[in-house]
Amino acid sequence: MPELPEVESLVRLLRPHLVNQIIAAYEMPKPLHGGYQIADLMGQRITGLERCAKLIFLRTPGAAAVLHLMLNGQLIYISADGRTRLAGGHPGPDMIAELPCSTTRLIIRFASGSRLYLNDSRNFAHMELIPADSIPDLRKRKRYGPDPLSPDFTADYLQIALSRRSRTTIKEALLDQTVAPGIGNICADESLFLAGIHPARSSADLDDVEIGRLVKGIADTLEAGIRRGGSANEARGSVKETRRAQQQVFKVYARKGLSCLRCGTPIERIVIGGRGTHYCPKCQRRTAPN
DNA sequence: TGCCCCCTGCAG
DNA sequence: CTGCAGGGGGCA
Repeated sequence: MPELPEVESLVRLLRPHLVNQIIAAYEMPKPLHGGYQIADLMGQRITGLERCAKLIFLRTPGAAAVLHLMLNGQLIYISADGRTRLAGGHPGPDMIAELPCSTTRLIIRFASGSRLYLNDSRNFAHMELIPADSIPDLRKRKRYGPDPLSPDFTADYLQIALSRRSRTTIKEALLDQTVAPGIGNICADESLFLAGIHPARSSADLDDVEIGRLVKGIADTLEAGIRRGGSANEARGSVKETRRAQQQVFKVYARKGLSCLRCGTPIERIVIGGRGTHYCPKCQRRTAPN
């Protein structure tokens, strides 16, 4: 579930606490795809924590655990004295629960006495262990485009990437990690709203002005999300509470039927590429400008 | 490119 | 009961 802002926030939050910790033991109370591989990291010192698209790299001198939280994954760090508790990922009741809880799939214990919990109610999250020097190969295999937070994610780049996706909608193109790695369903909807572009528009039909606005919309959406420490990350209660918080924070996502903050028109929800898609029918027109 | 699947929980 | 959930891979 977490998108770029959540994963980035989580990595920044945990990095200073995890780096230099020695991995001492682990438990898997429930299955985690690839989780057993963590056995190979026993005794290893963590040298880095990085984000790549929506992936998290937990690095040791020789290897990297590559973790994807998918839709429902969470990471929670608890210090040895139990007084520091840092959480990120999917907002939900299990994020604030006593740990381990019913969704806990992996516990990593460090020599210091602190520990890291991975919760995932749906068993979609997965982990793989790769040699440290094969990270470039992984990036190549995934064919990720330039990170949207990097200076390489320019209008010129996006123009070319979108022109390659001529037969798809702009919404689907944004969800394509080879085009915009890290962008997810919320960021896509929010960015398109800021840019005033209808999500069902053909990706190759956008003109230069629209692509410029889209690049700006993506940057603004990501920046706002990271500044917040992860979109709507403050909502960790019931589905209903989370939804309410999302409606406070987002412009269109989760706001079906509510008034557009710019023009007052009710926000609509359609399905594109199998994903719920939210937009303002007045501010985001279906047809090209000319 | 579109569909289906992976899995669980919650709300209408 | 059905639909829905901030993801992604495999399939024809």
